[in-house]
Amino acid sequence: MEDVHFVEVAIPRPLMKVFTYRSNHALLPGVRVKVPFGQGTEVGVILGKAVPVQGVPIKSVKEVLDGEAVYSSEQLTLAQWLAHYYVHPIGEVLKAMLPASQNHSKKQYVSITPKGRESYLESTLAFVGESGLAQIFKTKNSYTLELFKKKLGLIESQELFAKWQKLGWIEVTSHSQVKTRASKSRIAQTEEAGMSGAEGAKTLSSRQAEVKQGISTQWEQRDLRPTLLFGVTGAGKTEIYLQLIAARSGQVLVMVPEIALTPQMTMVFEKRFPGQVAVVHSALSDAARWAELDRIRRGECRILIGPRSSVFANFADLSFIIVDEEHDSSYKQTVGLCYQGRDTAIVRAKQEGIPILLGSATPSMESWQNALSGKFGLFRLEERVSGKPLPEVKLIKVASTLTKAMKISGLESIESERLDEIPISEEVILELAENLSRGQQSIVLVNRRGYAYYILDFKSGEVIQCPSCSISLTLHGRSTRLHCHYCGYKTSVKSILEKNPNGSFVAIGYGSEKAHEILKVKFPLARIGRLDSDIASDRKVLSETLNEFRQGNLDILVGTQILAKGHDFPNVTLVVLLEVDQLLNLPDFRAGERTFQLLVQAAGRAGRHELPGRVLVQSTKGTSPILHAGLSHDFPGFVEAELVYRKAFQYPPYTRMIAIEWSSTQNPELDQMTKSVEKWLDQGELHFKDLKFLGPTAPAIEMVRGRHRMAMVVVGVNVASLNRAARLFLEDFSILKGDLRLKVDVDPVSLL
DNA sequence: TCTCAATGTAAC
DNA sequence: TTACATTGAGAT
Repeated sequence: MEDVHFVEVAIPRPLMKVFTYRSNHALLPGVRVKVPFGQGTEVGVILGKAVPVQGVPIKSVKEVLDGEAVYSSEQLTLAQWLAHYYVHPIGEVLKAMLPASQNHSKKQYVSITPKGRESYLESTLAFVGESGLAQIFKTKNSYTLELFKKKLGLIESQELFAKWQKLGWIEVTSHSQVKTRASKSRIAQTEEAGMSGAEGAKTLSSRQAEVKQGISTQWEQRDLRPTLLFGVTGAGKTEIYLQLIAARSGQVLVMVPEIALTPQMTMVFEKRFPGQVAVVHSALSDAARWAELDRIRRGECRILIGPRSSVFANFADLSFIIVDEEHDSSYKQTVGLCYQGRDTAIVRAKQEGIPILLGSATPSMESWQNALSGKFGLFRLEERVSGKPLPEVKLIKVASTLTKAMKISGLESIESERLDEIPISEEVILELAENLSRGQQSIVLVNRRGYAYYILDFKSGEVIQCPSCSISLTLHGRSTRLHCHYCGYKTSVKSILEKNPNGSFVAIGYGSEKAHEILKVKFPLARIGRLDSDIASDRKVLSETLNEFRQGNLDILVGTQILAKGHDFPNVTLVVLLEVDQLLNLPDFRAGERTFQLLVQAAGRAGRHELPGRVLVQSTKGTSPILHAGLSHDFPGFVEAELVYRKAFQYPPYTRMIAIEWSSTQNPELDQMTKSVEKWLDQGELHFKDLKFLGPTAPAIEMVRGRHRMAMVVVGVNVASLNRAARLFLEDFSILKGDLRLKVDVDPVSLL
């Protein structure tokens, strides 16, 4: 044991290399170590054995942080793929794979587990050292890592540390007693919800049963291609998920878009598999999140439901992955490690040799293309379980002038002075009124939050913009405040008026908040709720509002996209979509796809049960083929047209893209960088005959958070070639001066 | 000559 | 990215 070993260590720095260290012990991959790095010290992760290179001075590992690997070999393999495919330093990838608590916390705690307590109580002297364990934890359940090591040092050797950890008698966490507290509260939760008995499986429709059988058969035949389940909204995909899960042994990862992670949604799984479900979502505290993931790591429960980052989880025995709403753009991370959660899941499934199921009513062009080419298996569910037809969708064409400007007079603003000129058409109001009188529920979806879109000084023609982003500020809080939806900057209308005493401001357009107000005035007796991300940031309010609506205590729910995702409201018969044009008009090649998805998802909320549903889409366009396809729920028709367009313009899925963006607070610095990129392109392009370089150009939103941006898009068919180009670029621009920053985004979702 | 902040650079 | 060394302008 005391020989010299050389190990390869990943360091969390933006450096595209790994480092070699000397160690007195053989260290397994996935173990974290404290190492001297540069002038200071860093926590790195062992990747494997290293062959020392001549001429490079090699330092020694300072301290071994873990008794056993914190990264499983599956996680390490995945990390290597992520680092390579997304052109990102392996050390930073590994850091991104752990929940934040492990990264940020300085203090680590060693605590005794219930298992550890039992062990030494049962047989105090069975092993040498058990008495030591008892002695250390006689008075307290946990110590800081330092204190524990000191105590341990007095009693026995450090080796016991690793041994105890391996046996699960003690554990190192970033919080004292995280585990006991968290697991208790979860059990309590489950009991409170009255879920002592498992709910039985529902009977599948013949088509559902057929599909389920087909999928199982595919896997039984060792056909482990990813499976795409294309099922219209309300076709009962979830029940198929549940039954496929029930039929398998081992653990299951269920990925869902963050926005869909509502208590109601997770309840379905918890009812079917009581006590076996762990859930992670963004509102969880670090400690709670860690506790959930720990239950999965230890194999204490079978199912993990979580958003994109859950694809990184350490499973005791992962045997199956489901990605619900596969097309959802929230699977793509857009800062730091810009990974696609769905794609990462596909790769993970392949690496681990397990099946993966992707489900959607509006599959992404990428997945659909893969299904067409036979790379994915495809199953279709084209009828609703209820047997009821899909809701009737009607286009209501309005003149664009409906988006009236409303004057802001002093601090008193808008108010209901001209509600006869509201931006909601008469027909929509009429339908809502009818639905109200029938005692049925309605959803009004506005594709934008806030009160008004922006405010404009009509004397100077100037729009009030965010000081650090090149987008307009949105009016909130009954037009008293202005928010930037990009950086979160907030200011008051009052201060804007004070700064521009001669200005004559009008508010243009409207958002969910305003729509809510208008409807309250129009229907004074109706119970109207609002739900958008402003409100949903408070998770409690989110679930309360959803509950109220579900229980029929609200007649109309006004909100943003958040309402379109996956909810099942039995009594909703009318869905109104306002402001879809704005989404359709985005200067982005995925605008059509997104609009279609929104239309279908929203329509899917109507008439899910006994009552037939109706959908109204208010638009200034009468001719858009995308709206038409959406209106007839015609996904195949939409894809066909969309794919023709994508092919003609050489867009994904026919090509792949890597967006490279550089930014700086200083414009001259940015220009200089742009010039050298242009020079680089002139000299280097011959190396990449199969690639196209678009740009550099300033993105549509030129400045974000006070940083000016420039971007270049590399387009090509060959993934390896694209990857090589990005790597070469990073190599040639690895040293950036000033506060220049570089971002490489592989398979970007948006080019804005 | 000293001090502090801006700028540069290597990292095993 | 980080921690430091180097540089340079102003302060003592």
